[in-house]
Amino acid sequence: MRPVTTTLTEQELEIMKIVWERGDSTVRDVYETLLEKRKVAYTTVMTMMKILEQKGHLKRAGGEKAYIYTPTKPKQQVIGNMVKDFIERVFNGSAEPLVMHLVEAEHLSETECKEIEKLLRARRKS
Amino acid sequence: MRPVTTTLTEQELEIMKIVWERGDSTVRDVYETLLEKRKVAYTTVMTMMKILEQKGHLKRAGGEKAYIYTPTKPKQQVIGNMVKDFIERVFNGSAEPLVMHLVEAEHLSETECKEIEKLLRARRKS
DNA sequence: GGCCTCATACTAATTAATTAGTACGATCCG
DNA sequence: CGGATCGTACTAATTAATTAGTATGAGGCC
Repeated sequence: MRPVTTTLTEQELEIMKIVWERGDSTVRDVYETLLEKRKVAYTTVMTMMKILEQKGHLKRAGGEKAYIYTPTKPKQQVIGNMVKDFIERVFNGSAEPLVMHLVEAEHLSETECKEIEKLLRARRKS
Repeated sequence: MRPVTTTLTEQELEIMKIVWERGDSTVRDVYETLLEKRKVAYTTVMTMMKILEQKGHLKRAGGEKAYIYTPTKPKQQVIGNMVKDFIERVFNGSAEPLVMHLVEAEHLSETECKEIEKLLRARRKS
């Protein structure tokens, strides 16, 4: 059995972001937050969240009225895994070419560059 | 009409990498290269390459015997777009948190860090 | 009690990705 | 010539993602 996929699809991630942000949430909570961004059906959100539960990203517990969903893993960890997967897939596992791309494509502002240099120096000393 | 997706799926990327590496290739060329890594049917590769052609990533021209496929866009550009999409999707468009992840998750070796610092300094001066 | 709202479960339609089989024409080789 | 090989087109099966409709039940409100 292959290790349960840790990578989230676009829509799944969208929902997870909301739950991480809000903390424990019902389907309705997420539904309403999501509605602010785009049109979507309540049952669609429910289905997605059920899938996220099956995939082990959310767990649910019966609240007073509706189920309450909670993230099982911290955002940092999941995003970190997505980054790792991406690097694996696109850059064969080596992170440096990715940074090269970022720097070269001017994705980073002046300030960000400085910030990163600071980070690097800090790490060097540890 | 939405802009033609520039992001490649896992298997599509795998094939594109081979074609970028080899340059102009027939289905058989790619098939054989791919076989070194994993079992796959000839027709599977053909189908994938046809799809890549439809998506505008490859163009084909009739060679002596078999069609010859050529990348339409340089690797740098396509990968660059994939990076951009990823940042958009995962980090809401801001690259810095990504680099943070990289540095913190120890994805980067000592040497790579130094390399990156050098890059940043170089950019700063430009 | 009966209806309205909300939540859930079940079903389902559509689309894309992935993988590969089959049929058929061209060509090459003995 | 006649089969073996190669390449292509067409077909198709499976799986996952995405979206949402329908049925049904529980609780409240009039």
